[in-house]
Amino acid sequence: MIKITLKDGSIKEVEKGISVIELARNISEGLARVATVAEVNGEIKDLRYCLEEDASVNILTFDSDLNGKKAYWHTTSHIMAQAVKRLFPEVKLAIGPSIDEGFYYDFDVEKPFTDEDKEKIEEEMKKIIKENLPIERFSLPREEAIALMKKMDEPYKVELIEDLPEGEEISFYSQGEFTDLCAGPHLESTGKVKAIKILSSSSAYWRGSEKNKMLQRIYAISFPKTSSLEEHLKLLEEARERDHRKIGKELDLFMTHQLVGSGLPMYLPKGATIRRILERYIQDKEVKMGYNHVYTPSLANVELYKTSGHWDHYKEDMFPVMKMENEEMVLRPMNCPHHMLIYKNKMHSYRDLPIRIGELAHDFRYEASGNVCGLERVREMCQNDAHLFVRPDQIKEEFKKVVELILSVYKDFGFTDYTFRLSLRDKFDKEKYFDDDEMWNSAESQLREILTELNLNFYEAEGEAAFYGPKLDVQIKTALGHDVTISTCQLDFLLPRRFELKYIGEDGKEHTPVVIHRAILGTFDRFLSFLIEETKGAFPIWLAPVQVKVLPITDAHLDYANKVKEELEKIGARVEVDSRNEKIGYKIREAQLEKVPYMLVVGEKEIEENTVGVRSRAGGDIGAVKLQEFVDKVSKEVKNYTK
RNA sequence: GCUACUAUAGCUCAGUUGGUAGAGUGCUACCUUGGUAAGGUAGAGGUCACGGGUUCAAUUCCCGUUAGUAGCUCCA
Repeated sequence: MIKITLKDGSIKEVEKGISVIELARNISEGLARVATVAEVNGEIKDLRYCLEEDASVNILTFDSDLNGKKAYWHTTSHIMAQAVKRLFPEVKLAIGPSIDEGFYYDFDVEKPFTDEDKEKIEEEMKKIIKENLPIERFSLPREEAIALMKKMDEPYKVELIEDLPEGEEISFYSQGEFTDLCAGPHLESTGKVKAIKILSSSSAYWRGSEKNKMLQRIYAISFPKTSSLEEHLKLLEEARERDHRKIGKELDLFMTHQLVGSGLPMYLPKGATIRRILERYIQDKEVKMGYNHVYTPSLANVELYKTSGHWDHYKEDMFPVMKMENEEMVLRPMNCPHHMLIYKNKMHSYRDLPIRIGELAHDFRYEASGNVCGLERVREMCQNDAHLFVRPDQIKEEFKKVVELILSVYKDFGFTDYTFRLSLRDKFDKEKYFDDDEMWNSAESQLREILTELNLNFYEAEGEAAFYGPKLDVQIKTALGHDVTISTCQLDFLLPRRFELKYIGEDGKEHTPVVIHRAILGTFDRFLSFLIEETKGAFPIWLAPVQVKVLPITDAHLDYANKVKEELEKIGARVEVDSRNEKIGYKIREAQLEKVPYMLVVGEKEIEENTVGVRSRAGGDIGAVKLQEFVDKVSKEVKNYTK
């Protein structure tokens, strides 16, 4: 039995395994309006997933629960649909769910909404809120539901109802003249919504398939208080300020040019410095862990990818074939095949495994034009790639080591905002995923077991696996709100077969190794974009392109400034002298905006006392310190791979 | 790739209801030799992304290309 605490404090008991809709019917008519989110044994959960085990459930309301916002936003999405219907009666309604931050509604409309349209819609929404229309829920049998939607001339709703599974309750919500097919939950009336804001409009395919019609989507958000809305808009503004494309330009890290092409960024000296340090950092770490690095060409015969199977899956996204005299070449989209051949170059004993082949390898993918984004999504990338060739009995240990490496790297950078995703295949997609149920089931369950054993907090996602095997992906959210993969570790039983890889086992017979594909920093490009957004350009000192900037007060102090620079260069620091004929306040301002970790002001006083006037990026003016003392202090900071 | 929007000085942007353009900042020179987030003056810098079309005349209107932005789709 499940013990349910309702928002009014009353307690009810229900059978476990009950659906949310049954629950709503059995316990309280208003329940589905209250929340589909609840506190279960102390944890906040989506109610739909927590009715299967014995539990004590506390139904949460909007005020006490962040997730309760969903009911709130969902209600506002109906208000938006109602406003659109009032202003543009010919519009057909698609869907309008709540999302992580706000909600959207998709409309089928002849002409996309203009800014003026959106202003009018927002005004109309405010009117509907003022009208404080009560929200009524009712349900209909399937045929009657379809008839109602046909009568209302809402073809998308008819399609939705037709696709609902047999036996599912078909519920509607009404407010004033407006009725919409909806599972809920909703607030009691439109007047409960206070502050609203239309954020943006765009387009989206009906049911998320590019084969379908393109609909117009409006994103919006709402809050019970105006101040919360203002706070939210401020956060959005801050995220825009963190955008790596903006900071990358401001700090001279990278550039792009029309003549070079889309998705082909060029690293400027400062960005290249960071990248060089990142490359050394990760390779040093890998060497310590027994990786062997190789260099392989960025070009290959197209037959290589036909052998691996990549050609069938990804030829559309590869740069086109270059036909030469008697062969056809392509720019490589990934490195696995090259590394497979390196493994195959030699006969291996079971004693040789695991073999870890690593490479900082350039790959080329013709990303669709609309997908290209700064350093986040590019057409030529450099991967921090490696392939581990292991015996089946070594999978667990090697996988574990990779996860440890990932965790250690994230710790070095101080990253905490990431999630682990177990990426599984979509069982019904026989086209994308290699069709061998036994192989998949085994690989997926092994991977799940490893992650559970590692005590990793992960979520599962179907349809996110590679065509050859399941993956552990490390996901982060960019400043723009994109959910992207940084690190990945993949289990592959397929490619070793395709390339007929072998090792001689203890039994003297041939066996097929298992391959673990992994990338820790992912691509240097995307990693740098993440690093920029996480640090807002204030890189940890060991990565800062300029670690110390010496600021002479006047020209008369230039010699001493250069001497300070030399002393610091002896310990390997990256130092610049600002020798311009400018006032000290101006030089400080510029160095500060460049986010240089240490600024050293030098003038008469410092020369006399052989000191430097230290100012730190974060802490401001620190005061005079003996030059040698400062050099000693930073000698470790500038080189150590730590935050 | 799809839908929409955008492209003016190195950067951030204004402007022209069709008659070849302006600010701030940066850059250069000069003055200022200044002590912890912007000293002053002057100057240089633009085929108004590119290619067509309409027009007496196009940076402005139309079409295409390239590049960018938002979302969708895709992501080995």
